[in-house]
Amino acid sequence: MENRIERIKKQLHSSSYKLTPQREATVRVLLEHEEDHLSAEDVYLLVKEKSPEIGLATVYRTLELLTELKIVDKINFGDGVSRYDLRQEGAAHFHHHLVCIECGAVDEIQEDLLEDVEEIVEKNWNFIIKDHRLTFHGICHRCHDRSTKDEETNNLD
Amino acid sequence: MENRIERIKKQLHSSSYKLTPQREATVRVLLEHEEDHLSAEDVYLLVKEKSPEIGLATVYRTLELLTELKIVDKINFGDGVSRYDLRQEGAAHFHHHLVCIECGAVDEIQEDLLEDVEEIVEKNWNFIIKDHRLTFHGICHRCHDRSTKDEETNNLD
DNA sequence: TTTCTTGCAAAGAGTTTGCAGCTTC
DNA sequence: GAAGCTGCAAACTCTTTGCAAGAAA
Repeated sequence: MENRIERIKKQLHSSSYKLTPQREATVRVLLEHEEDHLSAEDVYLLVKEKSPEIGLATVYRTLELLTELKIVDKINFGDGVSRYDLRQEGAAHFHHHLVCIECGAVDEIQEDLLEDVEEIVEKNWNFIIKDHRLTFHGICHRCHDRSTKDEETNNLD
Repeated sequence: MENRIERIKKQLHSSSYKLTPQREATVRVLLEHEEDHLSAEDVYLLVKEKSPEIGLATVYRTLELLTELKIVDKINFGDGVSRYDLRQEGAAHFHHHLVCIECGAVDEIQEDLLEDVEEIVEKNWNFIIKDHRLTFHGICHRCHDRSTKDEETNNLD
């Protein structure tokens, strides 16, 4: 944790930005919620718990800055909100997402999986891929398990 | 063209909606610009050329309706705007996009390409895939050709 | 001092909604 | 005439920006 903060601090410095208390508080929230996909508002509320004096605009500005430096990825699942996701350190590519259309949960896939597809696209479409976004929409294992169980229960009637 | 309008009309009717003149005008614009990825505002301006009395809210409502009926797909490339894309008739899956980070052009890939990946995801993550979104960000063939040419020119200096 | 950063409030962009009037069946 | 649809304007949500004050180099 402290290590990662330290490294992010260096990344900022190498682009002549400072890790101010507000920025650090924001980064800490992102680190503590790495599994989630927080909106700017979500981050703001969480940062506020520990640093009540922070302003929403500062959070937006910090998230924008972190996105620019590729420390976080800004994603959009189609609801009207941008979400922010810490990049895995050293990750060349953006990870993928599984969005459950029943419960709304968002799971992550860290594996690349797209190597073959990218080769085809680069070759056949003559397109130089720099990044990708892949999201699957469907039923997550939790909701699936639940409905399977429900069925079993019904069968007992 | 008229065929497709006719079929969309039937799809609306089967859900007890009417193909009003405003809705038809909107659908026609989408059909005429199938290659593009129009925002609601874009659609509005184009519809207005032929039906100047239409309101922006009607266009939004029509696009929402068409999205609900899965006649169009609502997509989001990360700029703050929703874009609307007519589904290929009978397409089981959403097509993919190539977004050029130099010129902003958006090209489409109709081929599925994800069959193998989906099989892995369904199996390993126990996730039932209903739809997917895949977007590649990079340099399109046009920009690539152009910069290759520029380099050649520079070499002549 | 000079430059960067912040908080606040106001502005902006995109989208949705309430409502009265108009169509359509 | 009931139900659905439309245009307008107002409202709303998310995000950005201007600015004066504060912190850091």
